[in-house]
Amino acid sequence: MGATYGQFCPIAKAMELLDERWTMLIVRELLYHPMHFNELRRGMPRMSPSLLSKRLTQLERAGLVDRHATGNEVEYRLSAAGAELRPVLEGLAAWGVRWMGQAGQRELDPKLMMRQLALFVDPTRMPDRRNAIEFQFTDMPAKLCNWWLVVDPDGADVCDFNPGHEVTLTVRAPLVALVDWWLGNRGWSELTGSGTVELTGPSVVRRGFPHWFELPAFATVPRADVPLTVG
Amino acid sequence: MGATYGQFCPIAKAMELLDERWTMLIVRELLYHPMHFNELRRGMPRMSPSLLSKRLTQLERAGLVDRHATGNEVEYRLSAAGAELRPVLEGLAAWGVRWMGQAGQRELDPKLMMRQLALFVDPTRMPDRRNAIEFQFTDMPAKLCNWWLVVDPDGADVCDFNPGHEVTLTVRAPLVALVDWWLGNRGWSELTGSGTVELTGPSVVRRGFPHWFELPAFATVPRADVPLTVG
DNA sequence: CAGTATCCCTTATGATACTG
DNA sequence: CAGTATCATAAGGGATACTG
Repeated sequence: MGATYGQFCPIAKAMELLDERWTMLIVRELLYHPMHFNELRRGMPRMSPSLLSKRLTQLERAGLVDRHATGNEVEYRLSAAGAELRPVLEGLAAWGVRWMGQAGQRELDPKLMMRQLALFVDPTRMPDRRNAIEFQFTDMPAKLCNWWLVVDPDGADVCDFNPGHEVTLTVRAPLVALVDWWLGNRGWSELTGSGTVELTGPSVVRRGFPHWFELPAFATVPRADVPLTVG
Repeated sequence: MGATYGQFCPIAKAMELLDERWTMLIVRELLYHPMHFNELRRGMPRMSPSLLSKRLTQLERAGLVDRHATGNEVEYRLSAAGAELRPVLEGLAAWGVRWMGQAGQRELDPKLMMRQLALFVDPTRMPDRRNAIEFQFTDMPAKLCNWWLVVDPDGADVCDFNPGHEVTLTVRAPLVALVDWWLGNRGWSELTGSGTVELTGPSVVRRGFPHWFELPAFATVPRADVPLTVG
């Protein structure tokens, strides 16, 4: 735990636990589903492994996170206390999406975007048992342009190389547009209608794409008329 | 603003602003009502004035706080964006009171307790136009034992010396019991019934006391069966 | 009332490499 | 996969005194 505030106020007590850097993001990840160490790292690529390890120890000691070892694998889950932070995190997400404006250029990380798609894709809504979707991000440097999302009934994987499967659909767009769609800043039909997003594939598949994903709940939160300007 | 996370996730964006030490407590204070610099200091006695000044500047730049100068007085208010953090703070308070267990001995600050009483007392519910309530905290060192809450229609003041007004009611109790009542950990009738809290004054006044205050909303949140153990 | 000015010092954190 | 080990720097923050 971090430093104390010396106040009996429950907000102060809660923040003693939660206001350390990265802590809320770890909770966010584990609200998606239980995860292994390296899966958590993928969700927070800018966090060093030693710091992640330290935070997980702190959160386990505090009782927010349970560590389940099976063999030499370790799975991290939220405890009951941790899981009850969900409404707080949802409130924060709604506030953030409403007031924190457009995603800044600097936050655009294609790997994180692809990871969200993989986390929230629903295989049962897709046309085939095994689907490969190719993404071409037109606003990224060459090395970060091409990605593939491979989905089968057991889950989804992300590759930055052609996995060799037949491609069900190709999505060509600036990453910034895809992120804006994901966050709910812009609608899908607006993006395809204007040509910002180009889809290549059978028309049934093209029309189906935006419905394959469980969009985050905050996507429908109304935006502030005058969002905060990013520092 | 603190360091960035480099993620477009709205929780990450929100926490870049909000996860710095003391920030949420400042928002909490300003959710009570607009305040001057020194009034904020009273709500966060362990924060140095330079740090408070720095945080206020950050929050103003971020657009969460508005600074209103009149003459040489400065009032801090929440902006619309700041005010919309209320549900988040309420969620945090509910979570904190539910999971963070009893107030630790170290968090017991009589001055902060008296300040809460002054902030949330409702003069219209009290018997006289001017009321003085004396508090005797039996578990505090001599210097911190005796306090007076003086309430008139314009507001309430706290003294650590006898203000000279006629005393309407005397409350004699361990501070820890009063805090527990305030947080909703223990009921008032339980505390008076067991003799933990002793009231001296006319019976009408004694019975009225617990209703003079607007108890915090989180006081009614059910507690966890097994709260987290404080680090 | 509303802050500044210093000063010191711990600690937090990022980066990187390595292990079983 | 699941972490440790090491290191150096920067920043954060507490305490205190002082100003207009």
